[in-house]
Amino acid sequence: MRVYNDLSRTKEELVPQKENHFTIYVCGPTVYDLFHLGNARPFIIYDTLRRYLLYKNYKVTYVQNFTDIDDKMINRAQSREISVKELADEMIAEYYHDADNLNVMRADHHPRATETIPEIIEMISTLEEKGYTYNLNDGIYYDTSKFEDYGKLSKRDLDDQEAGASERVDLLDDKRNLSDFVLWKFKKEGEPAWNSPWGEGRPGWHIECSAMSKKFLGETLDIHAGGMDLMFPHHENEIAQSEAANEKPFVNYWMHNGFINVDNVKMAKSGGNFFLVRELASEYGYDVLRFFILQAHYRMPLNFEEEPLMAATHGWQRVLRSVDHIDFLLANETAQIAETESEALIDYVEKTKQEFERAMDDDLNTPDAFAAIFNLVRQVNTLTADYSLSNESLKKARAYIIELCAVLGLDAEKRVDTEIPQEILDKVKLRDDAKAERDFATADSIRDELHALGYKIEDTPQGPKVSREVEK
RNA sequence: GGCACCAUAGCCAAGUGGUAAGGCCGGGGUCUGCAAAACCCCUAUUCUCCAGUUCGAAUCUGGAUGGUGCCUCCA
Repeated sequence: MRVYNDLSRTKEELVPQKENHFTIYVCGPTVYDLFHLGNARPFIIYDTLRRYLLYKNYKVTYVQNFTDIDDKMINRAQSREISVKELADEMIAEYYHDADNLNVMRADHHPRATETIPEIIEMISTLEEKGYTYNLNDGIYYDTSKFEDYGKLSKRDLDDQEAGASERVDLLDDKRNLSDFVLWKFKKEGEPAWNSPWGEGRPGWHIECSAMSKKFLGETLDIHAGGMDLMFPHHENEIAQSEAANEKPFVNYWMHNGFINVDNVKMAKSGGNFFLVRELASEYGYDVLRFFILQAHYRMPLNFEEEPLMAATHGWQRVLRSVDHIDFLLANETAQIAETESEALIDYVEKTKQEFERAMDDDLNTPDAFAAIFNLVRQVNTLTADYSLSNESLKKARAYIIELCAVLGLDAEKRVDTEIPQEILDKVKLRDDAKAERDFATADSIRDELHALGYKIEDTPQGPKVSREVEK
């Protein structure tokens, strides 16, 4: 598998340090509010990467943190008149609600910043001993000029930045360099604080990821991922901290996903142009949101719009219907199996698998992976329209559609309701009898009646097929 | 000012040297008592524009135009 590594700005062969075992760290949410669709993109993308590596029989140790202490947390907690801890507990539960429904697997570890304070302090101490820090009135700072490779990820040159930003030198405050950042913030009145060698305070944003990733995954990670906006300064600073402290490469592969835009502008809480996953899910459903996100390549910008979401809704239904159709065929015996076509389908399944893997191997090309699945779906539909296929071939096609969708985190087996109530079946029978007597007026009125109850009847060569109307 | 990124049909979106995947919408048809679903056909001689390299470019090079992101919290 090849993956675009932002460190080299090229696609590279993805090779783990340990045989068959990947360590992945993904920057998680700051838990002060429900997350929006833009936040959801990395959760879904890297969950898909994880699922694909598992599919390829790798072991994966996956860590995604919760940032549960920062200015936004403190401000929100104060305005809601609850503690920061209470806010975090509540929002973490809400995170799981949405993430679980998006079928994002839980990480092996979901560390919280506030539960990693000793490790954070230890790392800052190490940096202090090695001379990378200095003190200001409000906290302990990292001196980025001491770290030779600073800017290697985001390809920024410190001097150019400062020269160009001359109009904004006020941002420098008392810092030695514009890019210096705080490791430990001294306590202000009314803020949560922890004891440390430098007095009461709380960790800066960047240090928590360095400490948490080291705690659970060691000093060198295989993959570290997050949104594009984290590349600078967040990830650059993590590199500076971790490599200065550990004297080892921090990350082998850096992956960053593009944004979800609204009217071509980045969706962001601060921009006010955001759509919460919770709200969108009630309209479109979680599966459709996941499908929508994976239908674009993860590094490309993805515009959030009504029409493409409807396209995603209908596209996903197409897959579900095909599986449903196979189930219907399997449940109804047919004579005269078409052997040639059955074998053709089995061959096509193999071909699909290869195309799917080729797409995924190429930097997680999920749009192409969907194309492979859709081609198989059409093949199933085409062949079954004209021929009776063997159960073996149908089962194989079914199994692969479901397996490949599952790699993408989509459950193609999900049914609103597989059990059709007897009273509904009775009405279907009545309609069928009416049809047999060519009493179409009665038949149609029963069909309307069932429709009103949320059931749909489709006449097929194998008899009437009843199902629940597809819901959102 | 610096550093990145993007530009493909009505919409969304793959494709990074060999003659434009896939999904949605729309039109026509097959099937059906009628539907529904499904299938078939049609829907970009062309990839923002202009030069160049090449037997050959959406794909490489140079330039232009338009748009975005990061440099401050940010997925």
